[in-house]
Amino acid sequence: MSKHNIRLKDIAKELGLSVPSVSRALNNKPDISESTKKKVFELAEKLHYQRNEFAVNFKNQQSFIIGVIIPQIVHHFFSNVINGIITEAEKAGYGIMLYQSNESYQSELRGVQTFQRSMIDGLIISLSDSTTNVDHLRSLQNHNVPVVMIDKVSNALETAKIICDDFKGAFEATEHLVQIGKTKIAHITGSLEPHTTKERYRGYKAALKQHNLELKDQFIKKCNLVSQDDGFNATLELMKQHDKPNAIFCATDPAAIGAIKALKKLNIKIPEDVAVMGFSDWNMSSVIDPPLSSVIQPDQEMGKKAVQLIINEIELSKQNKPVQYKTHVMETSLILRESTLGNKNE
Amino acid sequence: MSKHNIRLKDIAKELGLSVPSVSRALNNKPDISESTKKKVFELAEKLHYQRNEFAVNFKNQQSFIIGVIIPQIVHHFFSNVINGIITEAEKAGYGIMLYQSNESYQSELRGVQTFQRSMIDGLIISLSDSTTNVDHLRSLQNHNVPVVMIDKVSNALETAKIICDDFKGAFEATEHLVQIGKTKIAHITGSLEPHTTKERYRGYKAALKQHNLELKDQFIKKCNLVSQDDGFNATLELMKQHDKPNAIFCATDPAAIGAIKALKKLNIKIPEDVAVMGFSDWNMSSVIDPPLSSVIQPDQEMGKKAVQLIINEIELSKQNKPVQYKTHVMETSLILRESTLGNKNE
DNA sequence: GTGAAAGCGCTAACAC
DNA sequence: GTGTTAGCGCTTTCAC
Repeated sequence: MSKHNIRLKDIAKELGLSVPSVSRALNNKPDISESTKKKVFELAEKLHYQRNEFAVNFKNQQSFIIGVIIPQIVHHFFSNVINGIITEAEKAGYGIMLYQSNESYQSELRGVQTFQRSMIDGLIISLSDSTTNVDHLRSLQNHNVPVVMIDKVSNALETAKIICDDFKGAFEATEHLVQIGKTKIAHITGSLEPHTTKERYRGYKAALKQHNLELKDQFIKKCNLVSQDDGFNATLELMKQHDKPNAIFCATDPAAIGAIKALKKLNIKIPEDVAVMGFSDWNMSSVIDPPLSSVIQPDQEMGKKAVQLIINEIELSKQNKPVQYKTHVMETSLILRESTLGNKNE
Repeated sequence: MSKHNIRLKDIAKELGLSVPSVSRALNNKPDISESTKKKVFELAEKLHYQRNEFAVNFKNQQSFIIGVIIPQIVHHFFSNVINGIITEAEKAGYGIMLYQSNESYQSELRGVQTFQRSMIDGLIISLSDSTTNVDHLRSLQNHNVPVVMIDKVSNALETAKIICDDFKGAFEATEHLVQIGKTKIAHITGSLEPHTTKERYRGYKAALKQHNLELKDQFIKKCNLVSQDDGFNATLELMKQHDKPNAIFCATDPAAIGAIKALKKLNIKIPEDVAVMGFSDWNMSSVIDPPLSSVIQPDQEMGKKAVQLIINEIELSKQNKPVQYKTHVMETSLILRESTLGNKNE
């Protein structure tokens, strides 16, 4: 109910001290006597003194806030990235401001502007699919706000980048399909705009080549969002063809789930007739019947790494030291379930 | 690369004006001539002037940041709530700081402290299951930071509250099971600690009573987390009994998915032998086979409403006007799928 | 319409 | 060890 928050001045007046002395005491500075320190602490406690962080932030020109822009929160991969970011940031005493671009460049731009207003110390961003211009990020950098890109990155800007090895993940996924005896492997992919989808496509092609399998145009289905509906429709088309695949590697889990639904509708056995492989391991993937094999991305670890990098840059920037930008590639791993292995209990 | 951000002083010096005049011009104050206003705007533009928000926030003692604490981001309901919060906050020019408690009171406490450091203008919180003491929130209120509670609320604190009508949702869900001809309806519930679970249990009981169905102890399964595993095990136990239910209403969707998996393992037909109903409509619920009937909560709307309420309180608080705390109850609705309706195509 | 002066709360630099 | 002075960048009040 204390309408008026108490200030150092109030404590100083009550104890007959000067304001700086009270400040020194509360900040545990060396040049202050133990006795006054004790007095100050006790009174501060009693009055429920709370530092006015507006003043401190203003003085230091630092907010201890990291901005985070991602395309969609309601997305298994990104919620986990955010999870990792928050966990790691808290350890270092930083807070997280969150914004979602909804895959819109305009929205991403507004996010950056909102953040500038809040004077974030650094930005972690996963670009929207529609972002081609990165001037908004360059502007942040010019104002000494470090930027770290994660997952969906751009080469148009020099920053630290964190990606996972989409190429290798896709390669291994495709190779797994070969190893279970599949030779006619289709791929459902996206618009190839984001770097990630393109890399998965590259990995798929490389694995086919490695195992001397022909790359057939009619086995490649490009769709827009790589959503469940896209996967469903693409699979129906694939199975309508004369030359049918006996395995489908999908660039996303939702598409793979659509594929499974389509195959079930057509009464095609999974994985005996057609095996299905996804990418990203959404939590719904273990729920579908049959459970979906997929490629696990180190989502939380990517978030944590991003925080470590950005805090490092913030520190260096404060000291006017130069920063070296690296691209960090994180390893994926396969999670194998019944959509490729079959049910061993039956 | 302008190491040194430019200030009003710089513009003033260059134009031979005083600092306050430049300030007036940039803020479109009335008592400034059009000609100087124009000159100032042009130079500001040219120099890429950006207001130092640290100074402004300090002066106004306002951050335009709303803190949000929720138990878990990686949770369909909460990601959607956050989605609504961010969307609505952006409209009003507010940013969102996010923290997750992981259902831990200690963690929730740290979140509040982190937020105090960042001088949030208001807090939207969904309490952790383990929170019984609300002094940390009361402390915020005492420092003039409005608090709005959402979904998981406490009566120990006077604030605006947003909940959805869990009682009615559960009532209607249970009634739907009656309407499809089920008379022996089991309920899988939680520790009854959070208000929400308790209300769902109440709704279940009320619907049974309304339809003159007996409430049997052996049809009530209490579990800890109401997770998929919990639902799976509880269902196995239910179906092991002599007196078996022919419908199961689960307090959460994950539990319902566990229930479906258990029933399928036992080769029990859904919904002919046992119908299954969930609560919350997770995105995986439409993916499972058979697709799960559930209760839809207006998650995004709840988030938006929370932002409207908190901003209103922030405004009133600035003007030292009193706030009236209300509890807003939002309506749920049923989404009916094959786990209760059966497959009409077969 | 414009400038001079003051102050938001805190801390660093300088005296003594 | 402690007090005095000054300043972070901006806006508001009061002169003229």
